[in-house]
Amino acid sequence: MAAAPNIREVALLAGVSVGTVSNVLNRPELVAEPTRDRVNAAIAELGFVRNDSARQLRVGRSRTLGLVVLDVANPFFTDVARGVEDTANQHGLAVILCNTDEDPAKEASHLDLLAEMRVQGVLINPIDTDGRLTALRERGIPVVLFDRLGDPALECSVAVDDTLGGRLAATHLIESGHRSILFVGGPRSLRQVQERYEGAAEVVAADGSAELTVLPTTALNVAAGRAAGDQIAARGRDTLPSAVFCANDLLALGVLQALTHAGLRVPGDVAIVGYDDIDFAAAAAVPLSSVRQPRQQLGRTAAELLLAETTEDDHEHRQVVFEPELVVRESSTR
Amino acid sequence: MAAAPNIREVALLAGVSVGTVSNVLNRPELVAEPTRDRVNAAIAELGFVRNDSARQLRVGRSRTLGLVVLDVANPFFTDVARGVEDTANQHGLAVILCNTDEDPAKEASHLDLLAEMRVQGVLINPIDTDGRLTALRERGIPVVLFDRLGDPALECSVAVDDTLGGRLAATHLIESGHRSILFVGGPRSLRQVQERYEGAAEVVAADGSAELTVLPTTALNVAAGRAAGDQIAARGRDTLPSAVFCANDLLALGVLQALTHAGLRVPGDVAIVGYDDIDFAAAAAVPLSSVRQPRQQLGRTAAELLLAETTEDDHEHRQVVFEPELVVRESSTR
DNA sequence: GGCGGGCGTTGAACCGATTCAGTCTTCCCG
DNA sequence: CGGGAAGACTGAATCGGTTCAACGCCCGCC
Repeated sequence: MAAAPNIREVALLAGVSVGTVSNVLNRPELVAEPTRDRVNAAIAELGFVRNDSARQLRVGRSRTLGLVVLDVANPFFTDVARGVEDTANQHGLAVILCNTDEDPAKEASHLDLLAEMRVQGVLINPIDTDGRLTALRERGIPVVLFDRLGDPALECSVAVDDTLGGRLAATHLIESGHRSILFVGGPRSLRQVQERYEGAAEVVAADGSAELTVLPTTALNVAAGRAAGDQIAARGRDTLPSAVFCANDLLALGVLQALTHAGLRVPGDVAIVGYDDIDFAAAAAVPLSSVRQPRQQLGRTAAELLLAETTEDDHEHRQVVFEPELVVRESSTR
Repeated sequence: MAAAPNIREVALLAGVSVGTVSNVLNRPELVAEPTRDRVNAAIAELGFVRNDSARQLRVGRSRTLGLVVLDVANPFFTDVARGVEDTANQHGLAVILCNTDEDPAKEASHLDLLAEMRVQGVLINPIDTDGRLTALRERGIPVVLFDRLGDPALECSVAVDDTLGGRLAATHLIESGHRSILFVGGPRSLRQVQERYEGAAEVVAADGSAELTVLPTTALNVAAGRAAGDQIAARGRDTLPSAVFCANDLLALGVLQALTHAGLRVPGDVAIVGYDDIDFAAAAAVPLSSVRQPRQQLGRTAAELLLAETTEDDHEHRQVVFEPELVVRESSTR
């Protein structure tokens, strides 16, 4: 394997100067056609591939963008990542993916690496909002928050209205005749969980005739949902809630599974509404009603805001808030 | 936001030469302690961040690694990606994620970009095996295939023994007393699908008393599974297979849903075995039996092979084949 | 006293693409 | 026929770390 040829060797072979080769690569319209053909032939013959670090060094910025998420294994982030990638690719940018596992130390070290790489910007669902992010901004690297609103003086952000989502779910259940609703979710310290609960609580309070109770969980995964479902099933028929609203679909799937196991019918005995509308919600044995978040859209928009910030000279930070949408399926219809 | 300070300004402030600053950054043990402290203080004061492209240009290789998958939205690839990322991070490398959507043109353009970035190597589940990959190798960029074996003369590869997986599933079903087994999966052009089928067919043929039929699908997702399930349910009780073996869990979830819908009991009327053991398999309303692939392990191993190839001077390409494992759950036990 | 060796530091060359001021042609028009 | 402008191309300076040969210095040893 021969050493990678550089632009000088291409110039030599084509009988032109390096400047011309560079022009062929970057502004081909400036170069006369016969010359351009000769250069392209030389490039093909040598198998020349532009060295991006040299280009970057000269130009000052890279062609990558950092995406920092809590966990790619969560389908929610996966879909966001798809949106980001699609938009980035359209603009010739590559995406560097980082998982933080909700660990501030991992978050910090990833951000340091991204700063060294001079990424065009960072899209992040932050844990430790202020530590490194301020530093990044000071270094001139734009930051866009997603799934959480930031300070509009400092950065752009994209989120979904979780309070509205909670209201949608509760309204649907009340209109379907449910009077005792159980909210399953936690930890409450997560903004999303808290706001979804508050939205539901608001609607229930306004109605007057219904009541909302809470069953806290320690995590937002299927196992925690199963545990919650077991607790619900253990209550005995007369103290069952008539409907359960879960803080996300993973919980809802767990609850569904535990209730079915215990011989309870969904939605006959207990209705269930989840949140996120991940693909598996529709694929559950009893298809789950769920509050849909425009996940890919979230990712695309975040990426677009970032690109806007890098190109506009008089950029004003924006906050985009999407509205969730209720998708009613079998788990909440009688 | 001030322009990013460079190593020269740090040197000036600390009263040393640029060479010394570089040594503090890369081989601190060569620098006397008081000098080192002065330099570190200057770095902190200026908020200096090393410019990785300059470093890369000089050193010749980057600190990133490319991961090219068919679709991040598939939980299988997500878990592989986690494994890759964990290993890469341990070695101070960042991961650039690319989706190909099974489109050779997207694959090619991603590989071109990765080549320009001079990534340390590429991990790929290739569609178009030979086109660009040969070119990459010629440019000296190591390639590791995963979920598919390559030519051991050319590259390392990591895969799971899909024939064995098929044998495990069929053996389990036959031993549970099933005599008419239906294989659901497609397109047959996918190596994985074909081998899983062949493994099952082998066992069935050896047994003699059982029979294996095939219901082809055009894709490996939940919707295709539902369609297949509807077809099966339409057959009428006496011609039902007693067990269904699906080429992956997404199909199995779809089949499960359609059968349940049609009033058939799983596993009472029809048993189901899936493949992959994605997290949602255990969480289905009837927990799915499935053939588990060591997904994170696959990713970690692929990354390790790549690192080995970049560090060892007398590297020999290896092929690692993992053994899948059958996880029996409710969907196939009476 | 002289010599060798180790330690700490220096500073210029280097990596490879981009950019831009400048040169050389050619052609048009008065 | 001369002036001027447009078009095509050149080549050196530049980006910012890294590396390494070379240097100064001090210490210990014969």
